[in-house]
Amino acid sequence: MARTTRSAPTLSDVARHAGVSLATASRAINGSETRTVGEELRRRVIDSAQSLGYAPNANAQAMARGATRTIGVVVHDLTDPYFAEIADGIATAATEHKLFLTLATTGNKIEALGDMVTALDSMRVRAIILVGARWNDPDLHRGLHTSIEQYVRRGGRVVALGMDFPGVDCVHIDNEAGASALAEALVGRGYRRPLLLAGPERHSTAAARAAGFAARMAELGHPIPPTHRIGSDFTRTGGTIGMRLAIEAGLDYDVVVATSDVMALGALHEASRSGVQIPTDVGLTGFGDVSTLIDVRPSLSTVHVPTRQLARLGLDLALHGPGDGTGSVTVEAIPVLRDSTPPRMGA
Amino acid sequence: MARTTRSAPTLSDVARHAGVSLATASRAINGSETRTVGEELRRRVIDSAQSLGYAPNANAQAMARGATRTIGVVVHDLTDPYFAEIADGIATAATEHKLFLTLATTGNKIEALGDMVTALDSMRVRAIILVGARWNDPDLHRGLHTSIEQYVRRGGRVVALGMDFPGVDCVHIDNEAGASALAEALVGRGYRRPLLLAGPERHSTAAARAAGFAARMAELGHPIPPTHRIGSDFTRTGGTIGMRLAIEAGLDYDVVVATSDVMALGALHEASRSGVQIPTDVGLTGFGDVSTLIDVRPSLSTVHVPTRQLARLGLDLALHGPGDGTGSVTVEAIPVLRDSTPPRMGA
DNA sequence: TTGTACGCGTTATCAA
DNA sequence: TTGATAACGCGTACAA
Repeated sequence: MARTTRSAPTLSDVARHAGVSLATASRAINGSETRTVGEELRRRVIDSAQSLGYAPNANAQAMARGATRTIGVVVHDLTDPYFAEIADGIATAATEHKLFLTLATTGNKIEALGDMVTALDSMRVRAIILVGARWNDPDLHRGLHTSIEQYVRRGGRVVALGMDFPGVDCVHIDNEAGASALAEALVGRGYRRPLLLAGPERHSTAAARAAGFAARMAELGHPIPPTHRIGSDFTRTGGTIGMRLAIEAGLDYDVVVATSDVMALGALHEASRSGVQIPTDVGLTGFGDVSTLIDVRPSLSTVHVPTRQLARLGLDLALHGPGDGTGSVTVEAIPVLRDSTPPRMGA
Repeated sequence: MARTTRSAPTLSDVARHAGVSLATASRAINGSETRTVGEELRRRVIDSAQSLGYAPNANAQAMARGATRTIGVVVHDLTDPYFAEIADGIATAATEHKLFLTLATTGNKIEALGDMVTALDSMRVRAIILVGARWNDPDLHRGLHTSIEQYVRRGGRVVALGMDFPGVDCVHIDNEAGASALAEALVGRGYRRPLLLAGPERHSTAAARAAGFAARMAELGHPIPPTHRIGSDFTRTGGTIGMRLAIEAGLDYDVVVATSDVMALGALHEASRSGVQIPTDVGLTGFGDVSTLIDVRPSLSTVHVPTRQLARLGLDLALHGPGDGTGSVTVEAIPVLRDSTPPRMGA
């Protein structure tokens, strides 16, 4: 029964099988704005397609129509729950729009970002969504800018999530305000001497969070001395290392403020390894509020970033935004205090 | 300077600009197996491409070549760290092969799986990797089978990761053996009366793990009574609910054995909420050993599943496997006991 | 409502 | 080594 054809049946095959013209078959199967097909023929065509096991060739359609139904997404690392949540959000939103996702991960090679954009450009994806942070390093993103520029010039749309990028629509996370609010909240609970695990200086997100926090602390009369501001990787290991440095240096602090949740986890790990009790001895906060960490004990105080909303806004912008950078929006980041930062007595 | 062309320059444009034929331009840029291009012209063409901002149209290439450089991946939910790890593994492996990934998530609608396969089929992806579990429900996968069959008939390759699927190459996880070994290890630490959070009966993975565990426990002289085997969703919430049921029923047990890590987390949450101390009162185990959970306290005893290897094998199989189901391989799942199951005294 | 014929951007076959 | 030219599978003006 089952034909063991090695190559796919085409629309012509279907048309022939149904005894209609190619055009009619096309209209019957994929519909048409202007034309309509008689019920009789329509059925015949659909039946033929069914029995031949016809599946339209999306590449051919893309050529003929001049547009694909896929959007490109570039994330750093799906292993990081923060990115995973966003990617998942975009994927779900895309499915609702009957769009598909081609996804690329940069991993360690941020400098490959430009090449990924170019590749997605080649695929003529409807839009490209860049997720992550920007490195304030001119060299690192040199290729990226020209890649984006070329893509945009042909009418491509680029959206950046959680990173500011001149000339493209961004969904900005208000990291400064969130960190600032966190500072207030912590002071409100009696914390005075934070240890800031600031992450890499050139990492735009980490920098914004660190800056927002430090600024507000200073305003509140508790400036953070340089000694209490440690730069390390924006990863769990970075948190571990930062914490270790602080402990080895014998610093004095009442709360560890990490610029990301996973960094906070690393710090938590190192603290418990070194006999520093959290939250008894010192408090701990993260940033991001990734849902996977809901089971960490003590429950982690952090700043909530609405990844779901971020993803949805991003896709909307990618589809309907102006595409020239004027469509940028900002989502709020709101502190949420949990058990890792219990109220402190005294001053 | 920058032309504000609205549509992309084509290879013809490049050829004209370089003063060569279309064929030569093609060979110069994308190379050719059989032909080679003179250095002089080659340079001219490449320069022209550069200055015009030419990016090859992958869709057109796919048509002409009859093959794409992308592979399709279908996962259930990127929010689940287990899937995220696998997806990330596939993505990195794909990048090494200069392949791209188009990714689809089924979310709640497992019945949509067939449609996703068909869609990926339309895109003429090189191969499709299905990640997840199979539901032993004939209706649920009805469409899926025919979708796969059609795709395979045209020469498409399908690989299943962590799920057995007749007729396609699988990377099988030896859940039974892993669960069996876990049973032994637990008994070795003095546990005798497990509470099995078995997950859904029809969920192939959950079922295999539950079966493997129960069988070995019985062999070791500690059969699990039906009362101590609770079926609930294969999610964190499922773990929470299962645990609650057990507590409400006032069951007696010395270790909670969940069929997945996230279920174990749910159970942990409910236990602490209800005043059941883990691991003091009872032990707890999961399954999967997802790396994100490294910071859960007490550290979770579980069964390690090598997701990285799973992903790599999967892609290899997708690219070079026989594609008829005879290429299936199995990866081991090995118990790793941590603090959530300390040795128990006495019987 | 249906059919004819051209174009989408590329690769590959065949001559030159 | 280079250049015409025919596919590849489909959408869609245009004509009937």
